[in-house]
Amino acid sequence: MAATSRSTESKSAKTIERVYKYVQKYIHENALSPSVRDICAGAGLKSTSSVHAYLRKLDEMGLIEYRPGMRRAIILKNTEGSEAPSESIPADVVRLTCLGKITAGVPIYAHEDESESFYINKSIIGSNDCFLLKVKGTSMINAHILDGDYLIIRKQDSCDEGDIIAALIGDEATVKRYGYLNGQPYLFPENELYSPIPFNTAECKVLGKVVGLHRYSIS
Amino acid sequence: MAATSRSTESKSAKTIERVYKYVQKYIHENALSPSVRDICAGAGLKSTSSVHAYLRKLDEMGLIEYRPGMRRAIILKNTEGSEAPSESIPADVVRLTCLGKITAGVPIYAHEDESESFYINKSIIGSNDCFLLKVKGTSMINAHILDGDYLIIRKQDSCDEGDIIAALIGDEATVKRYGYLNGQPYLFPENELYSPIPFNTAECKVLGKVVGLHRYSIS
DNA sequence: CTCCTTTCAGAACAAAAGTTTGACACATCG
DNA sequence: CGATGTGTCAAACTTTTGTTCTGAAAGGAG
Repeated sequence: MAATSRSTESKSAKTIERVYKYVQKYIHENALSPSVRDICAGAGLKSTSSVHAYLRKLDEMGLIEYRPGMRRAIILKNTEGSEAPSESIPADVVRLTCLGKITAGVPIYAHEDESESFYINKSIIGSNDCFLLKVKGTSMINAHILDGDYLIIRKQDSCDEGDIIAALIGDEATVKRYGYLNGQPYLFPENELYSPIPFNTAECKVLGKVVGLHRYSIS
Repeated sequence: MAATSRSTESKSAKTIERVYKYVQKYIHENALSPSVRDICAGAGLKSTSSVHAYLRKLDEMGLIEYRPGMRRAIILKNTEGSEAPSESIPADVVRLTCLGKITAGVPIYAHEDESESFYINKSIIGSNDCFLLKVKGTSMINAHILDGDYLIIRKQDSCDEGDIIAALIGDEATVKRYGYLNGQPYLFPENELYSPIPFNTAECKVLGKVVGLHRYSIS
């Protein structure tokens, strides 16, 4: 009985470490768990039963998770570089930063505030080439775009009739609806208090189309 | 012939995306690849051969790696190298999932849809005990809340006059403005076509206050 | 040297999971 | 209307892989 504890710690320790190392290596390299027979070859053992015993021991030691019956189901339970960190941003989520404020009469500022950035699913906005602008003013109130809203703008050079777009008029940025009046292109505010602005290509430039809106001041 | 390209993209696209999503989800959750039969159950297919075909297609599309014969050997071949998308969610960002649709006359569904969840900064909404509801109907159009908008609701039992809240009337959920009429509490729609609803504590229950709004259908 | 314990090997077994086949439903096209 | 193709399903079939069993080699202890 006294000899039991000594031998289990001494002789097998080497092999068990080799097995563990190999499992680590395999998962690291192949991003999938090795089979028992893989480990046989990799750790220099010729018997599946031996490997089986070691895997069980490693499970008891808490180093791996070895679910009975499941194929290639070893997962490393280490604190280190495991394959599934608690939570990370899915690949289809993109972070947008607010570039500045947009209105009739205010130019775009380079991002003034770190805290004004949001995470948005790519699939929702259809592209990851987007940016954020904060609305100043009420010129689009009839389109239900309010002062303080954040607009998600998908970058594009042109637009269709009826699109709500962000545009540069001279060096001022605004959000308006694009349309035609008497065959001429105009930028229409959605507020009776403002007048349509002729869209002439010399001074005007389409920044992008409004594809989303975030509002955090509800009243 | 002309229709070929369309049909191959349309009908199977839904299912293949469902399969892909499930594989992603499974691997994320369990850190090991699902079996074909797992995917059957998870993606609503009843035949292993269908799944098999989809997996092959996904392999061809370069989205996954599917080695023939190997058990549980699907690995995601994401655009960004491996499993770790370098960037992780900052501590002050919380993920909200859409619980269902809210309107005059429709109960809350608890449908879990991957695509309908957003990441939002805690600091913006002031709390992490929030949830998401999708607006159905136009009863709050004068408050610039439209059909299809996603509302961020901060859970709370009571509210102040003037707050826009999500409330349960009987077993129907709606969003309305809370206020008083002749000393009695009412839920006010913001649309002339609807009438205020008396708020009696026997049938009505405050779910929470609307603190944010996301809109992805701009028109 | 014999007994005992530990460890490994080889084989056999059982179950899980990948693969294939054929059939049916449905739509599209000529 | 029939021909073709696609998507799905059900049921086999095959392979891989986890598990167990028995026995043999190795090394100490008495």
